[in-house]
Amino acid sequence: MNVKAPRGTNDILPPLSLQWQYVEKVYRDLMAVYNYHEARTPIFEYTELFQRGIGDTTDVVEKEMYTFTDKGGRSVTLRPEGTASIVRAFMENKLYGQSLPVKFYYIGPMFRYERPQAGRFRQFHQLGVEVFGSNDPALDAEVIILGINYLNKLGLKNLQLYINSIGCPECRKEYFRVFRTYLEDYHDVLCKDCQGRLERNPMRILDCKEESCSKAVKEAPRVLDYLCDDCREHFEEVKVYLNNLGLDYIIDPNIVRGLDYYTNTVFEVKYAGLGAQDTVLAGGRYNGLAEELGGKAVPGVGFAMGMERLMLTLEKESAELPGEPDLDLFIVTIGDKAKKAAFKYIYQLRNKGYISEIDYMERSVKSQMKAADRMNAKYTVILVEDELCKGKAILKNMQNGEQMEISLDNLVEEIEEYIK
RNA sequence: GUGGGUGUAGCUCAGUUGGCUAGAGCGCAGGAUUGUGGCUCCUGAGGUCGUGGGUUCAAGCCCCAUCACCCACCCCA
Repeated sequence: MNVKAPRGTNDILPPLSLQWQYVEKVYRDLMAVYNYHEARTPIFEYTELFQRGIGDTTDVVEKEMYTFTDKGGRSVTLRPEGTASIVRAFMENKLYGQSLPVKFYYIGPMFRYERPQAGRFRQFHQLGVEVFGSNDPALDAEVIILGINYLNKLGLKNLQLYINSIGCPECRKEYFRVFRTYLEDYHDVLCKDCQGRLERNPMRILDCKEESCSKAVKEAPRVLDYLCDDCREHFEEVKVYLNNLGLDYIIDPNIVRGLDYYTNTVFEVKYAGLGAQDTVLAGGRYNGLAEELGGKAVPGVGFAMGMERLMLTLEKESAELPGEPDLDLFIVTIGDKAKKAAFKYIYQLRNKGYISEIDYMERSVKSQMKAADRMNAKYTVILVEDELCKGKAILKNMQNGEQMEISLDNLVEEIEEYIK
């Protein structure tokens, strides 16, 4: 075996896959309660969608996309995130004509060409939501509480919510002017990346980890202090709704998010102890994205969370997760005729919903019992070829070791009686 | 893309200054119990020592390269 899974990809196998299914089910169930419904969009899109949506100057677009040319000569890209596609789908299907807001959720794989590390992979999975058509701060708060509500449902407690507002393009104009003026004195101190950002994307200097940059920025003016009246009011309202629910949060003026489409509210939910990649859930409002993609101006807000990080967090918290369920029963057979009969009975039992197994390895009785035990079978049925003619089989309770004779004629019914 | 660490059986890991047929525990298979699990005991299967070069009489061990994984940077979920 010399072919391995590509770097940064993972096989999700049992029992892990059962945990994934559980986590997804809790998600879907909660979404239904909040009246969010699933949107399934293509896993690849025309490259242009992400270039325009996420932003040409972002790291994701500049160096992390899986982009290739298809046989028709079109440039397509494996989606690096979910929002752009869903906005595209919303516009393309003219859903703005519906009663608003429209609430979606999604689950699926995303792709980014990066060096893997703890909590980060090249193919990873996100659970997300997107709400379109309203600028109501109540929706910002709803999306936040929905995310936290979900994480709590999974048993996570030690979470910290960080929020900020980065305003709209209007108030950012004034802010950028002040910010750039402030940074003029520090120009030479900034790292190369940030010197470039000064022109193209000044806000991202705020969350640069380079020591000289974070020093330079320490006393810098903050977006929060330059919000226009509407944006300030909007952020205040979001906070009112959060306070209303008694939700704890930290206002962190330095979270600005790495994707260009965010406006107003941005937030992150972190879990300490995950390592460097400690953001489990993140999102914000993106009122300009639809228009940026060439559609009408439709406001939106949403979040995304990383499945792999979520699973890491659940592990750290020792959250209760389901494993493979115990067997209801295992049919042990002695002899070929018994095996044939068992094959029929197990079909009937499975039809009734009992989780059941028989031996496929030509094992001895002892080994079949062992196998049954390994699978935590609650009962075993022992079918002996020589005794089929007597019309009897043995039913054994694996918990207390008791066994009894049951008749073959209505074997399934008799078993049902005892199993209940 | 950059830096550091690791790579020996299915899993977790030993392997002494390079020296004979590469080990343990767990797991798996069979048996002790000629038709019955969990405990115990016995036996067995299973290894290109990540891969490719090199040094050497001799390499799991030393050197180089490469790949993968882990961790961190950048960035992000």
